[in-house]
Amino acid sequence: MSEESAKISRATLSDVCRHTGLSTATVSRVINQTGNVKAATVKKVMDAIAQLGYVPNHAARALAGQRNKMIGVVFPEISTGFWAEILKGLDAEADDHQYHILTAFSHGGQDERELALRLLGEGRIDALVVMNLRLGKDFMQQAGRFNIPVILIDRPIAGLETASVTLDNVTGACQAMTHLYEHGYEQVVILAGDLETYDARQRLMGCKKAAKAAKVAWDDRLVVASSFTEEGGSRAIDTWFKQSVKPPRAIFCFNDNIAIGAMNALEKRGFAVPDDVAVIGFDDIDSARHLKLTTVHVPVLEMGRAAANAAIQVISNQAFNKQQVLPTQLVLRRSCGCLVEAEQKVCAG
Amino acid sequence: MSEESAKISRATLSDVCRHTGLSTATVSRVINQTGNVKAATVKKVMDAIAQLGYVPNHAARALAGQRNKMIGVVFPEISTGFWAEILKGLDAEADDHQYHILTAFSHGGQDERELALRLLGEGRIDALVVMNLRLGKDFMQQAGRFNIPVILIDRPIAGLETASVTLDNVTGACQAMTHLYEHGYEQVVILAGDLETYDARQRLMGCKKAAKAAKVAWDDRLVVASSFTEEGGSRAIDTWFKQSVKPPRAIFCFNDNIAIGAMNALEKRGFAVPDDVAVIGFDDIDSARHLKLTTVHVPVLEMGRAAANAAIQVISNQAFNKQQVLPTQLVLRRSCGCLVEAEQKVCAG
DNA sequence: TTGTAAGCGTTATCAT
DNA sequence: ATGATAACGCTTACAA
Repeated sequence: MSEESAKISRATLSDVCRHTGLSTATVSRVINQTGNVKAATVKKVMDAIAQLGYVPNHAARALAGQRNKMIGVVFPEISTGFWAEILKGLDAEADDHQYHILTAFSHGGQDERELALRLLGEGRIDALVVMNLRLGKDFMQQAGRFNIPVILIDRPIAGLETASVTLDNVTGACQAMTHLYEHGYEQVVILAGDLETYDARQRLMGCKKAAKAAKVAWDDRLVVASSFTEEGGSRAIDTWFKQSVKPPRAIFCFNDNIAIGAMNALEKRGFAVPDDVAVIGFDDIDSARHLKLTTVHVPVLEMGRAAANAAIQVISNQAFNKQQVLPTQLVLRRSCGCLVEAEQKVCAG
Repeated sequence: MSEESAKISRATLSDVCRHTGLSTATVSRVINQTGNVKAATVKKVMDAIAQLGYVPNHAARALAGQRNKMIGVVFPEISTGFWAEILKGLDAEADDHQYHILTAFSHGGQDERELALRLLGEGRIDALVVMNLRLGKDFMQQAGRFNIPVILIDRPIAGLETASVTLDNVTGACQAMTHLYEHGYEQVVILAGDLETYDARQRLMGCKKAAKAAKVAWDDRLVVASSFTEEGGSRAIDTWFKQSVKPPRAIFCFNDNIAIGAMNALEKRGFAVPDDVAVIGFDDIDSARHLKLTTVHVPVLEMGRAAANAAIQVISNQAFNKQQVLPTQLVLRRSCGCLVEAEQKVCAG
């Protein structure tokens, strides 16, 4: 209950001053390496700091200096492994620059717009990274009010010149389709996930591009929408078999979860991957490797790093690539029929 | 380069005062709901706040009020999916109490002791959650200096009465082994991961307990150490085959990665799971489900929630369960030979 | 090269 | 029920 807390109060700047006989200004200069301090003085201060175990108080710094050394990150509730890796990248990059990451997930039923806006208002972050799925132009405008840079991961917002880190969805999809065409499969069924999403639309463009290049006639009936889940994948396959007894010869799924669901459904019906059906996914989640699924690799960690880096650059007024597009890579495994063994090969994009 | 930033400075407390003609004290009272304010005044203030779009400045609050509404989390560099889920739990619980999570991963080559200590010193967190793998008693003592509660995830520290959220490793391992014994396999090989770790040692205790209960003679030679990785698992299998042409009839791995590596190695040698070898893992990562691996489920999200909850309780001086131990569950899938199909069953622990 | 002192935006203790 | 005002620990002109 009531613990006698022996308040060993932390050392403060003035403690260091007292200890060294110097002024706050000088000590502050040493700490922030603002130059114009005698080497001997620096040493004296450093020694005192070490001796007292002094660590600058963050709140005071933020209040006085208007900088938090903190980047906020708002994520929607999405597949675990994916954002975990992004976050890792964000944190790694932030850490390299002595920044911290403040997470804010929109857990079920919460509005991520409100979440983001509150975070911006509290003034505890210097920049905001948003994994933007539902947020639009109006949000960006509201956010602009706070004068805090916002970096978008995943897709830019049409008609707005916002900083963003995105994926080359078009080329990624094109690589996958081209690969299947090169296998000789002319009829490729596309399990396209949610066609309302930016990703799906971009990837579809990539597919069409590939078809054109391969001189394959485009057939809209081969595009099957679903949710971006395993269940979506298996349902899509079920739907297919309502109008055909034979499975498609090749399938390209707009994410790995769909692919996994589809493969399960196919196997349940006695069809083998890749012998009866070739399958390619998108994302390259952990399970893709385990299931030997050929897929389009997404450099998730790098997206995180790039986003944090962009944030830090804006904060410090440095020039940077405002609209960054990261490349994908086709990773060849067993499911497309290329490799019989577990080995994998990377097709540079 | 130089953007003309039209500094729309945020509204402050004094702006609200000016707008209402009230003092900072009164406005503060309204904001913090400290009572003793006329209803009419409250309304006046609320209106002004809404009108000005006022959001309390965090740094100032922290500085003046000594509370950050923030929980720091230090993680070592470990398998992605695992901590992602923990973090999700942490954030969910924190969010429920209007707290935020500040992440700090020890990226390669960084000392998490130092990381944690710095975080504690900066005074920007009200509590620290540590996924503690290498940290010991001395760390806890140093941390104690800062007078900030520390919650340990994953293992308690011997000889110290620290708040911790841990797993019932003993029962978990016991469940798995018992299940294999019930299958009739008397010789169960144990791929035990890194025996220096707390987890491995606890799980080994569980195994011995199961053996005793099943009246199976314990044989230390069946315990094979390795790293907690896929490679560790496949190497362990390779080692086995140096002294035997036949595979073990049953294997219990101390995590899923080891199990996956082991299964791969077995299949490469032409042995089938579960027909030739029964395999059980530990953790229940995503891939375990996909690979139909029977495994001991770890309630990762709940661990995160419990940790954040413990943190918040300590902060607010509420009584709580200091040493929390979460239960595991054996999840039956195909790899142990129980279920031929993809179905899974949960064995309550 | 170093020191002085005025904030930064709150909270909280006194008065009133 | 409300108002002054002193912290909180630091940064940063401006002086010296």
